[in-house]
Amino acid sequence: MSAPPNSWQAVQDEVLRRIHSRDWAPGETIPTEAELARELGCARATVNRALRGLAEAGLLERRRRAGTRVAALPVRHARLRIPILRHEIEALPARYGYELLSRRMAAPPGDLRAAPGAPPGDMLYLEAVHRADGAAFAHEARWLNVGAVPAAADTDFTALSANEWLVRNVPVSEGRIEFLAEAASPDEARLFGCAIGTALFRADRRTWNEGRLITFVRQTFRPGYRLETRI
Amino acid sequence: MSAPPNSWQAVQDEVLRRIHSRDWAPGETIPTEAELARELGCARATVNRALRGLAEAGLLERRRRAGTRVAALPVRHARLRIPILRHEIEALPARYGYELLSRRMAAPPGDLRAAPGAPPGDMLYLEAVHRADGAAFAHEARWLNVGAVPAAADTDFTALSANEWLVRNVPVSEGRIEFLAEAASPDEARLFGCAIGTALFRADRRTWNEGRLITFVRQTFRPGYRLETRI
DNA sequence: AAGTGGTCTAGACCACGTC
DNA sequence: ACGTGGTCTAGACCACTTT
Repeated sequence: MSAPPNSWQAVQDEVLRRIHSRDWAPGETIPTEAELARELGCARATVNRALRGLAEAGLLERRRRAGTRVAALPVRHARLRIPILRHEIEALPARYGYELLSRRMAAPPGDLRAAPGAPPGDMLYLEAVHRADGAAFAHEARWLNVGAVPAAADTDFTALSANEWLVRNVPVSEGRIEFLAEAASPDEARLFGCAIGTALFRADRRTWNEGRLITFVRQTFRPGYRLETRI
Repeated sequence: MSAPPNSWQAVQDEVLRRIHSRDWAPGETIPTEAELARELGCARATVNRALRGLAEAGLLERRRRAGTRVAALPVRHARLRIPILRHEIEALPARYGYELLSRRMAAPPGDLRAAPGAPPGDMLYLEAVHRADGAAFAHEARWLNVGAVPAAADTDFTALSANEWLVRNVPVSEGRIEFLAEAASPDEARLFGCAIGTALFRADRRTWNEGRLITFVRQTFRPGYRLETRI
């Protein structure tokens, strides 16, 4: 439980202790790296590693020349794992099932066409269900830019989900996700065996690589689904 | 756009390039730190910094003695900012409003009482609304462990939300958040001016400090709310 | 037993932003 | 201008885990 006396973690713990004890109050400037290194009897690089971590966590604010201050209102960050659905279902645990419902080239809706890096013409539309022990777990509606991912045109996605195929085959430089709640459509209600209008958890994800839109996917989860994360 | 030739970022970019180009295939073991340092003409510490970052991002898997491998199925991570609601509303932008609806000591529900680190007796129950330009933006129902946070007993929370008060005054070592969709209750429907049963986005959060439960809060957002994040 | 990553050190130079 | 954090180096020792 206790780190070696001169480790960067020990330094981090000590700094955290001083913050929590209000020894260093929010907004206050703390000693410089050199001073802390002298006081704690370690190298400056060690202090730097410790403080850098706390700055990334939002607890400290660092600026050259101005020094390091305790954040007045620490913005908490949570780290969200984005597993592929197969892994999430197998971890339940449950037997994973996948079924492709639709695959065709089509014109994407206007808001998607207006997205940065979107192609001018048609995109590949894929619709699929992910099942847990046979029951629908998540519905997936995806638009795929075959211009940016030519290999996708030769893949039928009946055996391997686009979800997993993309993770394995396409590098992604940037992504944006939105989580929201929405009422079940008639199709979704049928799929999940729930009433029309039932509140469903949804994730809209867009990913880009080098400025080109790769895919937009809307995943809708079965009633009762919860997305968990830790701070 | 281009980092100095011997920076850890340049090393990271080069490694990323080799991964994306399949020069180093998924699952494959890549050269050791020492070899890369020699090849790229920099110190091993620089390589270490670069690879450590990629390992934290889930793109590499590192183990002593076994070496470093390209992750076969990179688990994507998104970084979720958890702002206090006042900041989120002011960033809309909108005028922030806060109203305390209820404040009383009461027995928490059974599942909360059974949570690890929960106190044996009553907890402080707080119910509040956060408003954006006068309209309800989020409803908040909170249980607060006054045993772990004695100062809360002397705070009335009519001016400052518990949300913000806690961030300013109580250190938190651990937290867990669940996001889900749920149908609007009659009270929520009245508050948000929507139909009963409307799909609402909800966040259940529990925080601990040194093993003691600090607070449990359920925040329910107005219809149409979206939680955004980037990969 | 041996090789790999994990870390610490002491020193140095530099970029940046504040003074 | 100058002080602070950001980073790189060369070397060293150690922890872990696989061979």
